[in-house]
Amino acid sequence: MDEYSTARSPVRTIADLARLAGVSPGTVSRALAGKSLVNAETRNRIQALAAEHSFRPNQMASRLRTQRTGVIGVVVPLGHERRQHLSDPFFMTMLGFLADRLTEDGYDLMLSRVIPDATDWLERIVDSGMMDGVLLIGQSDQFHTIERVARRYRPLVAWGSSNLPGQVHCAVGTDNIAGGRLAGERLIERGAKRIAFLGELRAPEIRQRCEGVAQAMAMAGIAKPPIQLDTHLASDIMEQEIAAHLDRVGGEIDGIAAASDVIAMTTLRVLADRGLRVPGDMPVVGYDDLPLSSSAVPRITTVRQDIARGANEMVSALFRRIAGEDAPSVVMSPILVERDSA
Amino acid sequence: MDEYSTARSPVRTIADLARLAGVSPGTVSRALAGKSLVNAETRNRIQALAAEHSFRPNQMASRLRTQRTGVIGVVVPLGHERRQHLSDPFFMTMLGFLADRLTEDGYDLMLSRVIPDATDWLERIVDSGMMDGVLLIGQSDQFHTIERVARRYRPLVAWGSSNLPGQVHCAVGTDNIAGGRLAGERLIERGAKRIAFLGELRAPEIRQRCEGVAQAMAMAGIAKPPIQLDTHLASDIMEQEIAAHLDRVGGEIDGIAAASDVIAMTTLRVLADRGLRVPGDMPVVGYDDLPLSSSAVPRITTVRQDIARGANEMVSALFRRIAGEDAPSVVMSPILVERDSA
DNA sequence: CCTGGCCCTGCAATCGTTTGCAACCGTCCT
DNA sequence: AGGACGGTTGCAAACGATTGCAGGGCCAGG
Repeated sequence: MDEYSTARSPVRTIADLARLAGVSPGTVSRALAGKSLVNAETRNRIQALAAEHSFRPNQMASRLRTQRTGVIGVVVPLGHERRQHLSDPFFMTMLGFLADRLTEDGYDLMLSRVIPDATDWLERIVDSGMMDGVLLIGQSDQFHTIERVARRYRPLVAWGSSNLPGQVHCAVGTDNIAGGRLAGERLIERGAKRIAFLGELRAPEIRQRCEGVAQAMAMAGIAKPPIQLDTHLASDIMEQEIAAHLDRVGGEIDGIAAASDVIAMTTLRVLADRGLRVPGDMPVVGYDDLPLSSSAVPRITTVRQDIARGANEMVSALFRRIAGEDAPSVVMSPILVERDSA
Repeated sequence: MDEYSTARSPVRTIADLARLAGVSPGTVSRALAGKSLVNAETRNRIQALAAEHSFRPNQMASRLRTQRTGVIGVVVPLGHERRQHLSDPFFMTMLGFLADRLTEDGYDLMLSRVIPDATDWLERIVDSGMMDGVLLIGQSDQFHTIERVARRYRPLVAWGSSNLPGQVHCAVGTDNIAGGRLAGERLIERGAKRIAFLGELRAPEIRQRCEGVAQAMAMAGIAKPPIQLDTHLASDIMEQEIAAHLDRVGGEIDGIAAASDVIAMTTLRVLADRGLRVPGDMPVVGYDDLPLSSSAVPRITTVRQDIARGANEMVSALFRRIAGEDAPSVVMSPILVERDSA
């Protein structure tokens, strides 16, 4: 009944436990680590004692000694967007999968939401000595910073594009140009000729998606490129932005490629306000295939990125790099998920 | 030749830097900490040298010595739900605000997504010696575990209910009974008499919301309590669950109180599939007031929890507790956000 | 010229765990 | 019986930064 009693726990260190067990600290350490060097009986006795006093070795000391932290940093660079960005469902879904996989492999996850105003934001993270490796969710507009650090710090893997000119850092992502092309082709099939791209181009992934749309249009013999309209991901102003865009150029377009599902969903909302029917009056295709895209009304046709697999690839690549091996970038193929919005 | 080309910095420790600067390690430590005990000129020289070699003191060592980690653990207990839960927008929004506030105050954030199968999951976290304090997002069905740990570990604050019988642990949350009542009253105003509550009751917050709905109905003189229908938050099965519920009891109800906005949004989707108009045929009210609730079609009438304020209150309470002061639970009042779904 | 006092700086212990090396014990072989 | 050997355990040196305390200059006052 008081197996968890707070009664007295004078046993804070491995030395306390050693005294109690009548052995040396070294032996306790080995016993708790389950090393075979200690006599099985001694080991069991010590482990039982540790359990009884609910003793856990001090991580800080252990990590200092072993030079291994067991912590992976997950960094979300917000770039220019100072608004609450972390709640973006894409990041969060990714984060969920990363957390799963890392936990499974015995690592802890340290989350940093960074606004890269100081130029050394990344070195400050990697040089803190607090983590065994770093995962970047998105490259934002920080290509050069990432490159600079990656050149000397191996255990670093980013989500995003891997074919940027001169890129040395390891990235996992989908082929955003192909994805954009899928979106463009779908809209064109639906009869669109004047396509708007909703998203802003500072992040390379987004830029490539827009490029893909342009390619699809060119291949279909449409002379004019897509109309690109800056749209932030910060959800509280996104709706107004989109509304403004549509009020301005709404008459000139007959199809919308959104840079993300969240943008697509908000666009649906704005279109509904204006009495436009989707896809009848205006087909819309999203990007990501987040859960929300299939429960929107209408269901969103979107370009699927396999986030679960992406997270796994990132972690695998990171582990290989931590182990000193080399791990190349990986680019996955997006597929079109055909639903009702286009 | 690579002794010339490789400008790799051999300055990894404070001792290296000390040698370079011609002073003792102690002085370097003091200089980097900006202590006034060191001569201003010496201090500047050392800081410049540190910057030049981009030296950062080893955190592990520092933390071991100072017994202060600068890390706050943010723990999401998943209870019975083994499915991908971390992507739940509510958690994520909360997490975003927590990350903002903690970063601002110079703390790092360690994220743990925990499935409480071992009974000592929480002690394993708080006793790891890795964090200065712990924030729990949600109590799940782990009331007793939280209580047990809270009795001896002070820097622990949970999001959720604070009026549970015998509760000693500090919690920040909204008045879920009042919130449920708001939802119920709204539905009743809209003419509903047979109200369904979509959500499952193992987490105390949710249970209280349902209770609030029941109270509202009782106060309006409706004899029968709400029809409670288990609905998980895991989004990939939620839609089927809701569809099954509606197919089974859809005819008997004329109003829906959802336990969360995500559930509400999915419900909208399912109702649309069945050709039911919202709010005309079936008013629906959500809970949380997440961004998505205002971009759904139709816009979701929902009970607002001020997540930003909640996050701040949690962190403030935690800091007070870390400082050794006492911090009571706080309960905030929810308000009804009137939109189009009810 | 001596001494007290004020700044700085260096010394060395400390945080708690891990681990290479050496010591020890009992057994078995020759 | 002596020595070798395998299996356990203890010893003490790390890991790298922090900090109380002591000591060394230097200046001013007596």
